[in-house]
Amino acid sequence: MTATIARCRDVGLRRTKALEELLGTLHDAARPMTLTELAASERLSNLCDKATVFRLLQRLAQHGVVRRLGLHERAAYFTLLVPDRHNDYLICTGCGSITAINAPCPVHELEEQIRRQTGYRNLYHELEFFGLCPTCSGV
Amino acid sequence: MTATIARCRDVGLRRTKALEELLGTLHDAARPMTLTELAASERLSNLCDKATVFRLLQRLAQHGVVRRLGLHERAAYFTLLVPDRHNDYLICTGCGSITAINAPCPVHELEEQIRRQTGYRNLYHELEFFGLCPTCSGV
DNA sequence: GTAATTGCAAATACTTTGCCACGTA
DNA sequence: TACGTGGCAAAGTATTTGCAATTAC
Repeated sequence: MTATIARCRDVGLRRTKALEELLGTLHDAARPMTLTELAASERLSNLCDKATVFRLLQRLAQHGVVRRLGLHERAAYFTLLVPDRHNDYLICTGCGSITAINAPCPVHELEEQIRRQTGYRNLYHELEFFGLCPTCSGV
Repeated sequence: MTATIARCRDVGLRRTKALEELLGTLHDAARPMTLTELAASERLSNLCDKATVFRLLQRLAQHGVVRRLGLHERAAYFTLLVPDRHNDYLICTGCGSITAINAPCPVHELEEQIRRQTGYRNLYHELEFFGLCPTCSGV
């Protein structure tokens, strides 16, 4: 968390209340959140405008502090990029719940191979599993 | 292709010109396409309305004939589900080009494990690699 | 004949931008 | 004080729906 704020300073972002609370919210949630969710969250809704959250997320993504994800919903999701924390998810197609997967990620090898064979730079991947959770499939 | 049309018939979809051309377009493209791309494509633009394409894609996705993907853009992507054809992609964050990856997918094992451990049903995954292609990183 | 399908237009959802005021370094 | 930030409101982009007309089965 302090490390994240330090990274923001290092890339030239000003330390504003909105920035701190946005990072704090993402950090505590430990799961991807949408712009709308974030802007409406307890810590941010009375603090700043949705446009501000949008522009903050944009800057943070630009500097690699957060990452923008697809995740199948109409809205984009944002997640904090924490070194050493890997981000694969299990998503219920019924209720939309998102669970982080702890298991060691099996695609690093393939990623290396792609890097070598294609010459792509700044490679990273996104891996999501979709399915019906026990609760939803029980209905 | 004929098999795909047969599947549509089997799930009760009526064989309309729009359906045939939509499937044909997706089949020939062999890559995910957006609703807007599809509706504006040569084979469909003069044949039917965008709303029709939208509703067709919706029904097809419901019946598992196509799959809706995120892929990071604002627009949703749709791809034909062909048995035995696997769908992992390499996407350039610069120009947006999408390449299908042929390599054997390394996550089946993890998928099995998740199925066993979580009780999720109808599990499938989405795997994408993002990076700058040689052309874009050369600029 | 009848229920699924379609077109057109209008509504919605989410994002993105313009412009001027403000606050941090 | 200078430039990055922020608020508010308006515009943009992609999707989604209502309803009457049409068409496949």
